[in-house]
Amino acid sequence: MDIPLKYNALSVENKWYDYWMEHKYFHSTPDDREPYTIVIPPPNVTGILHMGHMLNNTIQDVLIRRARLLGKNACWVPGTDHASIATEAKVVAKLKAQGIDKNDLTREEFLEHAWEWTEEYGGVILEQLKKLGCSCDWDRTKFTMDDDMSESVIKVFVDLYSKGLIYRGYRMVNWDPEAKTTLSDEEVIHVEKQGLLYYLEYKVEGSDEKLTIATTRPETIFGDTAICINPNDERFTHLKGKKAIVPICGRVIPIIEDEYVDVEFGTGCLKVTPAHDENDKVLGDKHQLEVIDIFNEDASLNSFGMHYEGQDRFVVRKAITKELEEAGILVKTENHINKVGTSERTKAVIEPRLSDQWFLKMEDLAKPAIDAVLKTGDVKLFPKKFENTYRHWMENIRDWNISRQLLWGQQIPAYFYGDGKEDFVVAETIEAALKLAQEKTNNSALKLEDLKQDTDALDTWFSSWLWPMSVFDGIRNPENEEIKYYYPTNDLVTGPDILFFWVARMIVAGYEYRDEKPFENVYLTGLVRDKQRRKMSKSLGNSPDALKLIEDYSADGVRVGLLLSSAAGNDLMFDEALCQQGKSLGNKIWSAFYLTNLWEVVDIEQPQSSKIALEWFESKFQKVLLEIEDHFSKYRLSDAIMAIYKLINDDFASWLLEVVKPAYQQPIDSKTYNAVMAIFEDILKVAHPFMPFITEEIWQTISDRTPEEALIVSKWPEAKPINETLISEFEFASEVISGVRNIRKQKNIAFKDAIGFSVVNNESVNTTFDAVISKLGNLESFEYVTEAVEGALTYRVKSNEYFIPMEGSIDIEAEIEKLTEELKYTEGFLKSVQKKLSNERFVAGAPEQVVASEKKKEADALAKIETIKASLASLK
RNA sequence: GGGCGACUAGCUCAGUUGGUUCAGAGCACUUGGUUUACACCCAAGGGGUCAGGGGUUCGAAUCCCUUGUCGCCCA
Repeated sequence: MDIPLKYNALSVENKWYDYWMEHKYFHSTPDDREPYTIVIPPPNVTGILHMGHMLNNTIQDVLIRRARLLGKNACWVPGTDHASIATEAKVVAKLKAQGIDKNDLTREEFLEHAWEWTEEYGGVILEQLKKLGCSCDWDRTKFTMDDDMSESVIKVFVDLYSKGLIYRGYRMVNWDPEAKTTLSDEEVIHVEKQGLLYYLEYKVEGSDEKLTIATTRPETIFGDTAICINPNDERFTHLKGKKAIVPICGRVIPIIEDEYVDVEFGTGCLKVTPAHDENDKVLGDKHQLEVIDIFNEDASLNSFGMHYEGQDRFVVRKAITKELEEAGILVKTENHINKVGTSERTKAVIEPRLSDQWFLKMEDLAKPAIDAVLKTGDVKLFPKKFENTYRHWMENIRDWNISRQLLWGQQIPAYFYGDGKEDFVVAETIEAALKLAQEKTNNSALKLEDLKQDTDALDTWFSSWLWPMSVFDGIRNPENEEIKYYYPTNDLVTGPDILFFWVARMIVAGYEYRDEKPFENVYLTGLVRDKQRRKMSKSLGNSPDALKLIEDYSADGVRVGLLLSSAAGNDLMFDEALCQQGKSLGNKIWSAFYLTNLWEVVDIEQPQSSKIALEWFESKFQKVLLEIEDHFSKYRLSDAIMAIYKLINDDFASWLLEVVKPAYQQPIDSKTYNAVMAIFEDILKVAHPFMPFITEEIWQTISDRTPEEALIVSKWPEAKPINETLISEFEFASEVISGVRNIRKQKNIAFKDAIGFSVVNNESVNTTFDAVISKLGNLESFEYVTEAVEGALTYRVKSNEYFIPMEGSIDIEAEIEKLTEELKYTEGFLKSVQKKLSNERFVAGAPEQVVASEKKKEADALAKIETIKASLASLK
């Protein structure tokens, strides 16, 4: 074989991805095998690949490839999300750039633009996932706005409505004045902002007295409909029952009493604006106050704002502050830090606003989902610490506002036949709606044209909460073969930031619609941060270009780099150096392969050193295999890849290959060669989920394989018995070798110069690895002696003493000093062990094996002390 | 303000119900090496009062209390 010394990742990776696609290894259909299913957290259809996606999808691919090797029917369903608000915002911006105003378009026209956009950019991210090596079943690619997916969403809406769980309510919602839509509580991010607390004087009606209130939002005085004081606040007792006059607009409002008011905060007097603050709304309802909405939908003031009509709320805040100050109404201002709600998407400051919205009652729906995670353990979260967060949220769950004032999404299937708030019916189609409306109104003359569909769209999460079911058509067609085979899915891999948005709601939907969990395990990844712990973001420009990384370090290298430092749930401090480490590992494997390929294989006798080293490696491999299984079972993928890393770098390359490697231009015996190649193949198998490309390349180069024999569909290595004795004997031998290397280094003896070697075998160590020690130490002899060798350098492993004869003078003083120090140390150690053993409470209280191990330590130390003393005596 | 979690080597992290090795790994670092697979390499080595204080115990990185710092979620 002619193999390049340098591994060319780019062409190799493209070649094998095409090969895998061509042979449909990623495609799954139900059969007799055990299914293993993952549904992708669908990325935004117009999104591009960022580090979070890379991490997420690498993990999923590792899991799915491993399941495939374990002989399961692995199915990874890919797809994208229509991401209503984000996508609509992008489309609006694009139209704006072309001089088109969204409001000038009809619904149909706008949606046409949106679909155009989706088709142009949609799926770019999926193409990028292919570069990463993701083995998704691309034939199953879904989009949350596909016809069948939308039908499922509508069906669920109608069903929940008919169960009385969806209702329409006039509520205070989070209004995003920029996107002109409501947001769910989860889409609002509270940020601390430095603001001012304004002290304003209101006149008390019918007297010269004034009262002072403190507010952070002076522009909302136009919406004031009461002043509230605490009934226990003696400062204001005399104001009870009186009325106050709102500055500028002169409205007369009542002074009400409620214990809600915090006597300590501000002045103890609170202005009440029920239309623009949630707490004020509660007060307003309680005291039957008038509700005055002073804003337009873009948060500019309406006619209640008088001469400020049409101006933005923040402009008005400044202007009115000036006006109030000039009128002597503004007493003072204070610095004040408060938390302001902002839109996750547009960053606009949220305006609490009252409007008609659709809500889903969550309390009862949440119950099975709470039990599944916290009681029965049907759904397991990794890491477990998120259970607390989950509990906290689920037990305080609020009704879900599912309507959005957007066009891009599933339109709410409610049809109005009149102007009244209750003049509507809910149905899957307009025809069905007409029938219902006719029945409800007892008016058979109603026509399709008389029905007007609600203009709102559904929250995006109202479609993605069905994802694990709807991708298998489990909503429309609950008894179909696919949903029965693939559902519940096995693992879900996603970020903790959408634990509530998405994960919790999928669990809710799963129990409601299939009476079954949607997945068994949830692996929550951490956020990807940069070296300075900053979150990776476009605005900071600290997010590396994903595709560039793959170009620089290969997909395999990037995958390993990402996984090396990503324990579940921990944030990942991303550093390109990790990708370099991944790339180096690939290089190591390649170079090892290159070496094996250089060898001339002939039928000669197998050296003893090779024979025993191979036996040792087979046990070592089995031991690491068990470790890897254990790490996988706990979703500790970074530990799993580290175990593989060490297996390849240390055990395989540094030890095994060094032992079996024939001398320069010498041939290798066929027995050893075949065993090494068998081992190599097993290593390729366990590394394949992490580094799919380079492993497949080597696998296919080792010998010609049919498509059925490709590595991607091969079998994970079988577990075999482990010879622990061999492993510990080898460990001892490696310490002996390190001793030789140490002395070579200290005395500047080149490796090519063979040296003599003797041992006093106090430990009665087996001779099993003597040949290995001879080879790796380049020993010219290996003698067993009973007494110290004179004129030799020495070192000890446990109580065994090793001698390397040296020509010329040995610095006896230095040797004595070294030995004395070692003696002192060992004696100190012995003392501490004996102290422990002489403590009766320790001997009585500690478990037997702990006491036994302490006794062994004592014996070892005693034996070692004796050797050192003997050596010292011989030197003196 | 309420809740949750963290603090272990220069960095990123392991350390399972307190007890095998006077605290482990990888990277980084130091020293030596063009040994003909790999300098994206090999070998050897240094480095930690386990955030501070107190307690329980024969024994604490691990359990309890407390102080400090940081992060996340909710109000």
